Amino acid sequence: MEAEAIKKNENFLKLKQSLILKPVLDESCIVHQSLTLLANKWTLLVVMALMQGTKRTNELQKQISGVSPKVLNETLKKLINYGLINRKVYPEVPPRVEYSLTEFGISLADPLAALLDWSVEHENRVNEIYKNKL
Amino acid sequence: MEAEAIKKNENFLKLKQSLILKPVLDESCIVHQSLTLLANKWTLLVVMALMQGTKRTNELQKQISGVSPKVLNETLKKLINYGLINRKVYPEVPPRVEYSLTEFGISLADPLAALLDWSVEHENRVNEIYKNKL
DNA sequence: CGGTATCCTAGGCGATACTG
DNA sequence: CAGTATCGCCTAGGATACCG
Repeated sequence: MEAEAIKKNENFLKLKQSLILKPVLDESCIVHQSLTLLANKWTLLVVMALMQGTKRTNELQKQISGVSPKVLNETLKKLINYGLINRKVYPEVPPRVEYSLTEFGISLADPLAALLDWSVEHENRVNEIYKNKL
Repeated sequence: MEAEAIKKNENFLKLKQSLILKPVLDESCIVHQSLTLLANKWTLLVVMALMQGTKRTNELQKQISGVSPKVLNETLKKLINYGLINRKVYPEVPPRVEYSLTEFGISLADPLAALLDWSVEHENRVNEIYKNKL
């Protein structure tokens, strides 16, 4: 689609323009800082999973298969410290803990949606690279 | 801005809807695969730097201060294998090597622009978290 | 069920030194 | 200047076992 292509090019030029103002991408750069905090597979997958709504620990564990309980827990604690998610404990036996996004966490919907779109759009290519473990 | 808030909420709902279709975020999920390949600080910073245009190795080295030459090189090789960047060698002494984005690499402008926007919008908060090394 | 603690390994990453 | 090789640290992250 022509309009789509034009829009993409506009996005590219806009990004290029924004980045021109950032001659250095060192620690003082806010993008650098964001990436330091968030550029992690498990971290982003947990946030994504919670975009669907409130979930229990075990649900997250099952949905994001591949994470060990330990790493999942560390990731959740980190996200709580960041203020991106809430943790709610119900006084029951057996215990019941639910996680949900904060407003701050929900604000990640924009970048995550863009990533999801990109992934779907380039699905074949990404899968090819992934399989070849390049 | 009201319109802005509405748009953000729409993005959230849209993402939520898209994700509902993905009950499992395991290795077979394309988002999982994308994140496995790209969710890395240096990887994304290099791509971002190249959004500004073609650059020499040393330029990247200086601009993304904090990377060691070794890691920078490994990252560049990885990105070449992914087909995201080009490498051009000039037959000169001393050698001159330039890197640039491929079309595929340029397609990352959308998610990266969204991330940049998010970073700038939440700059204070991100910086606060970053400083406290949470 | 949710979380912690302990142990242990693979690999990310820095430092240094060397080739073309 | 660009890249490789070697060494070595150190932490992300898996496995297991144990408390509330």
